[in-house]
Amino acid sequence: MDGTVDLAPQELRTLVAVADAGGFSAAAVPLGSTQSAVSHAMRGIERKLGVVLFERGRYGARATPAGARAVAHARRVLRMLEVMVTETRGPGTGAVGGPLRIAAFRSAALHLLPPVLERLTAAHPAIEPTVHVVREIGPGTAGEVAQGRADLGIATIGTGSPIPPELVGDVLLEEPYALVHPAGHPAPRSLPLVDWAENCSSYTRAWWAAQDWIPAASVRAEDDGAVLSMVGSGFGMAIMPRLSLTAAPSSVEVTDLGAERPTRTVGYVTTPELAATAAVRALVRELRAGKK
Amino acid sequence: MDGTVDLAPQELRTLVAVADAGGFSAAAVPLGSTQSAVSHAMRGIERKLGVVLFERGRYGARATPAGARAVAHARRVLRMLEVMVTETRGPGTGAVGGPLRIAAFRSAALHLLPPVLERLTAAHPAIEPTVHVVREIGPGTAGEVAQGRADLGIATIGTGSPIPPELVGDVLLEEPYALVHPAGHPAPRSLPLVDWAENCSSYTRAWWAAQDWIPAASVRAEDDGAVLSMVGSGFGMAIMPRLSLTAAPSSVEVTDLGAERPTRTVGYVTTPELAATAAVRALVRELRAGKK
DNA sequence: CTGCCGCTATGAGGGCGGTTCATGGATCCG
DNA sequence: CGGATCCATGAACCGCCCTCATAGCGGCAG
Repeated sequence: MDGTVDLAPQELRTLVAVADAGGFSAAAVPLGSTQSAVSHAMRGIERKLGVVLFERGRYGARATPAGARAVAHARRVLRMLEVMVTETRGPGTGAVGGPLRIAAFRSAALHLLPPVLERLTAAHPAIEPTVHVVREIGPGTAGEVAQGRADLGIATIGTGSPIPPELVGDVLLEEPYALVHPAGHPAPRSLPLVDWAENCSSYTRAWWAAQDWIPAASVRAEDDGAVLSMVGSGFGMAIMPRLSLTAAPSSVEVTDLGAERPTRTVGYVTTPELAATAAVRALVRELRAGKK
Repeated sequence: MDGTVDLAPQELRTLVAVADAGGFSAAAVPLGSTQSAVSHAMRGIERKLGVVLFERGRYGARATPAGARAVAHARRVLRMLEVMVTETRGPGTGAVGGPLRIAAFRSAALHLLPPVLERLTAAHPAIEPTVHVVREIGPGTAGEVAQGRADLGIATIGTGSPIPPELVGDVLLEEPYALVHPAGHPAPRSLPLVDWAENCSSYTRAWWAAQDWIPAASVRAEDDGAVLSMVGSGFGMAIMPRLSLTAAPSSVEVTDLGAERPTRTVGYVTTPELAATAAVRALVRELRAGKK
């Protein structure tokens, strides 16, 4: 039915833009083009591939399963082309540079990455890292990487969320959870437990099961920062990972949970093709250096 | 100096063709194009990248260091585009297919791969594997993979030849060397030692150093198959890895070298971006299944 | 030195593909 | 039903890439 199929970079960009914008008309704007061109291009792409990639309708365009795969691949190919350009220009050894897109959940972005990026940019001034804060729920940071929206993700890794088979990565650290409560409170265990959506309860469930007490009530907050501020205001107590407790205000008190405390595993994830690039490798090196 | 640089697939193919053919005129043939088109295209590519990629002369065209990097990247990007097409069409789960280029050294191609490919093609009839036999000297099979000429390589892995940092891979098996000599020969140790270029002596050097005898003479043969046939004809004896001794004729006798015998490590190597593809993962799974 | 024979470079012209413009068709909404 | 907002489609346009023809360059043989 076909020999060698050529998908031009412009076509790949169209694919991505349509997926991002959710429609042909909307996609034309960031492409600096017109709705008609997008429509023609998409027709051509679908004809070349022999697959329907988007369902069109009154609402716009939604990716079919095949379309979603195509978009994820398109993002990666476009990124590879970018990498090809920067690595062809740069003399290979020595200075590495170019953009580096990092996806991280909130506490990692705030407390784990800064020193790492400090060292990275000191060693390679030409690298331009951007950090994208992503909720670690659903596909999470690994999803961002798999979809080609980020070059590297800082993710929580566990039996419930292993490194996806089409990605590569490694463990960076295993951090303990600790009890945090208002400083000087006479009976912290009587306070309601504050939790937040991102906190994967699977890490702490086993620990709770072994305890001989359960919290009086449970409250939900937006993110770990909000939890910490609520605890600091005396509204409750919480079980939080150490990263979220870095730079905790003096109005809270942190107490270790002992030998049986729950822990969570933090690692990095990257797309296999980017693991080979100089910039990603430099970042991974610095991440590991901070492992200690 | 530039915004977003577009390198069309046709331009990438031109890049690769010139590198392979060693000149613009010669490259035009496989491209089904003309020398002029190649020249124009190359000028455009170099202008876009702002780098000279090939040194031209009356001999043809030789890649500069930047050119070599560009070509290696181009091969990979083209392969990714191919993968994108096949994986967009295929329903993801279930049938995987498409071409799968394997580079292997001789004994692996003859004795390690057949059963693996047997199982692979049985499980996935749509996969079309091709095996490329490569001398495991110099860059070897890993070089083929790094240059984008193969999707996966079977390589010997050791301290002298670790997995290159820009590639990924794993160890498959550690196989012992054994002494092989003409069947029924009264004094095999008096025969000359037959060796071949591909045999990395570093594996056996330590073992020889611990022996209290050295061979009377040393002869070189073309490859391990030739060595085996020479031994079978009574011309000498040899120290060979087990893979090379699979299906050895009855005219030779194999004797184990005991607990202190030398060994070599055999593994696979693949480009990071291909490690994510369904076809490569299926092959790796079968390779590991044969590990036992 | 000169004619010849490999290369690549370059300029002019033509064809094809992608873009635009204008318009039509479908669907939802008030 | 008119309006709004999508996508589809066809014709005209424009630019890019390719081809053809030719020039330039450097050896090599006589």
